[in-house]
Amino acid sequence: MAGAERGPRERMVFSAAQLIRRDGVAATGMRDVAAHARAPRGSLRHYFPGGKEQLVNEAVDWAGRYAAGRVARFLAAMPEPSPSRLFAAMAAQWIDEYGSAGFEAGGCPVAAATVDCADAAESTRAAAAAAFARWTVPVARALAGMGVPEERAEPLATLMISALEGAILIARAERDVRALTTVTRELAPLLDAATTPPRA
Amino acid sequence: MAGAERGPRERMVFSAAQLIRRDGVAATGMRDVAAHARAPRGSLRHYFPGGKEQLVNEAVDWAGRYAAGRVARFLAAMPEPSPSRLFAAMAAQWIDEYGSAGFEAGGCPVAAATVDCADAAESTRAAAAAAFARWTVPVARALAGMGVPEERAEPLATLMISALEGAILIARAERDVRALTTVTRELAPLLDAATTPPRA
DNA sequence: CTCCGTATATGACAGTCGTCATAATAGACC
DNA sequence: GGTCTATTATGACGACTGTCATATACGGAG
Repeated sequence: MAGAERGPRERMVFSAAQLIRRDGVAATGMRDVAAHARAPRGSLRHYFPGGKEQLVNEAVDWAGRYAAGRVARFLAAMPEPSPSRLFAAMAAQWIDEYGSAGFEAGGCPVAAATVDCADAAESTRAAAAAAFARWTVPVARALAGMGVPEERAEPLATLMISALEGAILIARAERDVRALTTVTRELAPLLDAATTPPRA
Repeated sequence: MAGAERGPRERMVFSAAQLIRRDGVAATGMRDVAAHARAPRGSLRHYFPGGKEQLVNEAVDWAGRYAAGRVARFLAAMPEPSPSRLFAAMAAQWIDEYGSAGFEAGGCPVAAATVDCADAAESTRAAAAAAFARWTVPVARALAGMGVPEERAEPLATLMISALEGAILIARAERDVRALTTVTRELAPLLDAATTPPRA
């Protein structure tokens, strides 16, 4: 999650995502977001007239697009693509970050928004659902491109993202990447076995 | 999650877990907990001198014990146990609740506590890790009892819980149990295939 | 220079939070 | 009855929060 040096508006959305994934939505104040983004506090109302809800939704949106973009980059960088290798790349992003920078940066912003506002702010819930969808589609498409039958591509993508999100959660709680490495290893045979259709 | 009619103290812990899993830790006020538990507000300080942190930790603890107890009950009620059937029972608990009572009750309290305080309150993070551990152990033991090799039992249990937690997250965001049913179906062959040791 | 829309600054507002101090009540035991 | 402890009641405190109203600076167009 490199910080692009764009305008103050984009910086605030980016900072919001970072703070949300670390502290949760409720614990992230708008003043904190402005400070973290080195943006003037007076601009908050100007760029986000919808208030905190709009800011959070845009942060979730950003996270979903970011995740989708990562999938595309993983694919492009993979000489011999396979489902298990794609999942390993997705998990490695978290394993590497936790290993090098520690666990302080937190987990997934979409997960945090879901936990914090799924039953409070309907628009944020919808944003989270959209983010998951935007993340699932490219994964499913990638699987299909690797020889996974069309009707199994999306279910398997959902399984991958579920397992990844859950493992991130456990890893954060344990302050240990064990869950992430375990899930990567245990899921691999199932994922690769799907590339050969049963009818073959 | 039936509400046992015990003393006010237990009721408050139980209510805290319920409110936390719905609104998150930060959005759950102590006044709300007392009101939800029909307990006097003045008792909060008396039973939980450690303040909100202690109350949250006990709620997380309760949730971990509850999850472990459910696993035992699932096993006892299963005529022909198998790993996939155990996972299906665990997922069905959520599918049934979402299907009958809707999504308003929220998700997993342990997940909520992890997302909300993993980087803020060290003791709560430890409580969440302990809860996950207390949940993983009986699952792993159950798998071993079904013929899963000892060294694969715990990794598979971690995979199961990861996939379940992630699917709960996605289901809440989408307000659709699709992720839960999908994960149950897709994970089944992998789980059952583990019951026969490769060396056979 | 004037004008004007974008952008920023600043402070106040009402509300809620966790915490605490204080005091009243209830019930058991001597 | 008196006494002690466990429990409950109540109100206040300071520190936040998101929101908003208002005022200032910038920077091109006329």
